[in-house]
Amino acid sequence: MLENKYNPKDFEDDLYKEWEKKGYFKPSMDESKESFCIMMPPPNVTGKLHMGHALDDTIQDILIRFKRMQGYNTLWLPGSDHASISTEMKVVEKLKNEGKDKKDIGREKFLEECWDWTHLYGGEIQKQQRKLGCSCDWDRRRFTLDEGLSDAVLEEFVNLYNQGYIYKGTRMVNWCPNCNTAISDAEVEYKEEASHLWHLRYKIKGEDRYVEVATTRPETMLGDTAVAVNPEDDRYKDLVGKTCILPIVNREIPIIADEFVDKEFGTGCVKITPAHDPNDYEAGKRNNLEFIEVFDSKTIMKDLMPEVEGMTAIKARPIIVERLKELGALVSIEDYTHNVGTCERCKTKIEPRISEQWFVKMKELAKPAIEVVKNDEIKFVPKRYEKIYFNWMENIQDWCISRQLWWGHRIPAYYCKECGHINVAKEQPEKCEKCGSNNLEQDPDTLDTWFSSALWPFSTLGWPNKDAEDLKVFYPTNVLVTAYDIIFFWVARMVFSGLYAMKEKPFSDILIHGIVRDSQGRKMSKTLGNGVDPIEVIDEYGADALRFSVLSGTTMGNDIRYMPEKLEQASNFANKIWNAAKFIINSLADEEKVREFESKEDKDRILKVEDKWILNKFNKLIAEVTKNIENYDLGIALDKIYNFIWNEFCDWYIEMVKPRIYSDNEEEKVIVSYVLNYVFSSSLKLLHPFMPFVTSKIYSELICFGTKDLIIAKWPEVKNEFVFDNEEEFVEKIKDIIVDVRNIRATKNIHPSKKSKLVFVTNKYEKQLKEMEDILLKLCFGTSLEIIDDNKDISSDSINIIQEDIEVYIPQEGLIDKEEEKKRLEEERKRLEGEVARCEKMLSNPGFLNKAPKAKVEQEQEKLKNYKEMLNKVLEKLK
RNA sequence: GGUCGCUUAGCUCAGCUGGGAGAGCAUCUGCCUUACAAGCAGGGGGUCACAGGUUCGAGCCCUGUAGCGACCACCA
Repeated sequence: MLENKYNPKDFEDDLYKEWEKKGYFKPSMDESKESFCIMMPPPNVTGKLHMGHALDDTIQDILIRFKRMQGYNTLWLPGSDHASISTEMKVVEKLKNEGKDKKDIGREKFLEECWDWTHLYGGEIQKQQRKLGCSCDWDRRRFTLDEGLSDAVLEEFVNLYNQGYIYKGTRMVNWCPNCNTAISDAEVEYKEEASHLWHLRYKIKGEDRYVEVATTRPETMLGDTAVAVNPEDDRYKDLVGKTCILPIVNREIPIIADEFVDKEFGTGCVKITPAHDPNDYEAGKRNNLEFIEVFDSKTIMKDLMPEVEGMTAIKARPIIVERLKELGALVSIEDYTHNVGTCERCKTKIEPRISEQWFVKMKELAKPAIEVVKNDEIKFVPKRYEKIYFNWMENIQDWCISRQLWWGHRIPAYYCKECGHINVAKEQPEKCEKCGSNNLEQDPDTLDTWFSSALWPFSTLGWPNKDAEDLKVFYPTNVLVTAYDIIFFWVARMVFSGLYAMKEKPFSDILIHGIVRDSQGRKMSKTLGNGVDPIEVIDEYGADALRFSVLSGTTMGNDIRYMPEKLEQASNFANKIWNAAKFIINSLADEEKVREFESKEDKDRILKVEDKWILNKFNKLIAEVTKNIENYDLGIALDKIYNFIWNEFCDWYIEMVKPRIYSDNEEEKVIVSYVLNYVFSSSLKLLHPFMPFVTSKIYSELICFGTKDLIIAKWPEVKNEFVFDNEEEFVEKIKDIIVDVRNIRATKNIHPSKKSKLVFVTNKYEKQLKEMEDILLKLCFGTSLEIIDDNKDISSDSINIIQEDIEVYIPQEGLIDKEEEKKRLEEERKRLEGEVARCEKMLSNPGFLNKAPKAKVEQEQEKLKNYKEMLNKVLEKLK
């Protein structure tokens, strides 16, 4: 039984438990069925569900539920990510609060702390995903640091290394002084910063001249090892080869020529600090310059200038500037805005820093990854996002994968303390493969978290065990669903990792959605405090409403604005369905007889015109919605279902069949019950992927022709026995007439209780009109219905409604103002004249007649004919 | 500097391969009609940013302009 009121809290949690208990989230593993698999992007293990997850998970759940109902062997595999940097930072913070330090407690103890933290705060998000209704197979859930996935990481690393794709090298990398580790290029966010440009001058040795340079970081001048000019720059040609004196430290540095210098910028002279700037680093290497570090990995100043030694670079800056000023080396300070790189995790300014790290050689790996998208083996939806992908892949730099962290997969490289050889193997070798020494020490660093998530589509299925059943059945997976902000971090890396390790693409489609913004269009963020907690929304409106609200009226790939009004709309809709269900259940006829009817073969003879109308419309809905979902047009699909249920089924069909339901005709009740039940329960099937809870709850109360569990019910298919285009056309006409009647009565302020006789004039639809007598009486506020084939004897004291092939007269017996009625007809005349003119204009255009498709021309001719007929009738009335 | 997106009703947004502008909310009018007042019925409201072009026909295709937004690159 359904409660009187719709209250999602009453049943959502229980329904979810039931689904899970019955094992409906698990793949059937039925070999005769095609498989369909989605890998859930693993959220941070200690993370909380935010609106972005809610959107991402909802989309995936819709696709999975849709395919499950279509009979596919469906797997949606969930899991979580160890999130090395952010977890490590939180644990470090926790230790700090306890007065402890990671180095003091040591690696082993620290990792214990991390696991404790993970177990304490982990798993929360899974509970939240359950509340949202995610139908993923929890028994297959994976964690990027679990045994299997760690094995996959080692396998991949060793393979890449052995084939020369991974190397260790000294490079300038992005260094986060706060996280105290190297990070990859993708993890650097550039932000505009208002700062200054300091103009300095260095005296040329042995001359009374200076070179002027500009810098945004004056403190780095202590580490300058050259000044560079463009070789083509005539102004400075004579300086090249000379040296100048670096102030403060009084070091003699060369003036060199290098192509990278832009003659137009500033003075055309650049100070070169090879240890602290990527461009200068390259220039330094090209020109064999010295690399002098000004400060260390935590930006603590070294001993180049005693007064600032031990300070942070930023504190040292004013002191150095002051000194330069004293020495006459400061020319000017100019306001200047420039972009500074910050750490994507902690927002600290990153420092370019020379250090020894592990890299993945990318150029060659990227090639096939570009190819599979170019040749459409992998499709981006919407397609425009492939440009972002190409742009990145085609300009890819080697990927720095080592992190100076402990929480993560430790790099499987073992250094021989005797001969220095690097042994790379999945397990620590007994002895050095080169010299045989057993004095080996493992690299202390761990791998970038994204290295393990890049393997997600196959590591979760059992790889590197190539015989794992899941791997055989589900790889390659079908669709990857994610927001556009993660294309580089994850999507791109999964593609080349999959192609490398599996020799096959990881998925066929990449479905990219936007991000959820707040009601003012701002990005939701912790610092702004404008985030919306999906769980609070679910508590207030239910999971179905939340799911509806993030998809209704949206386009895939565009950002979505969080609108609380949509939640109202959604819960009103759920309530509407609820009430419709109550009505249908209360009016159901004997179940056996309804079942009997379902198997009848001459339904065409028995069904009434309005039944055929809704059945035909529903057939079309099935076809459209199915296609929309297959094309990932989820917003369109949802809105079509919404409109059908509310505006066609509830507002029209239910109203139309009430006379039959309230009659004593048992046979009619059975027919109506059948149609109500078939159309409504099948509509619930279409809606189920979007709003799984309320649809399931209601569905099981209806007469079910298959399972009572909607989640595994068969997806509706178009039924040929329900194709009734003519009936649909007719009923649409009747609906127009009814709207006209209501409109006229509303404008004339006629109370619903005031009813009148109805006279229909037609020589085409007598039979159908007769069939709809009760409906017409009810919806047109009639006392009696007369159907005649000519309008000669109609009293002039009537409201006239003129439709194609049908006229309606509503005698008003002195109740209406004749002048007003005339005015109304005049307006109708104007409208029709406009229509006729429009058609005629079109049809008198030779270009249109010659070049437009025939069907279009015929369509317009038909319209013109009808409008003319209607217009003539109106003109007749106005005589 | 490069790339991409957006600009449609008061607000938030849909609008499929070009063929008579749509929804939700808001607003106005009338209804407690036995599923639903979280509702029913009816109405008002738009030079589809601007300027050109292609076409018989443009919200949709092309070019350009403006405003907003995002991403990539980065010159001290």
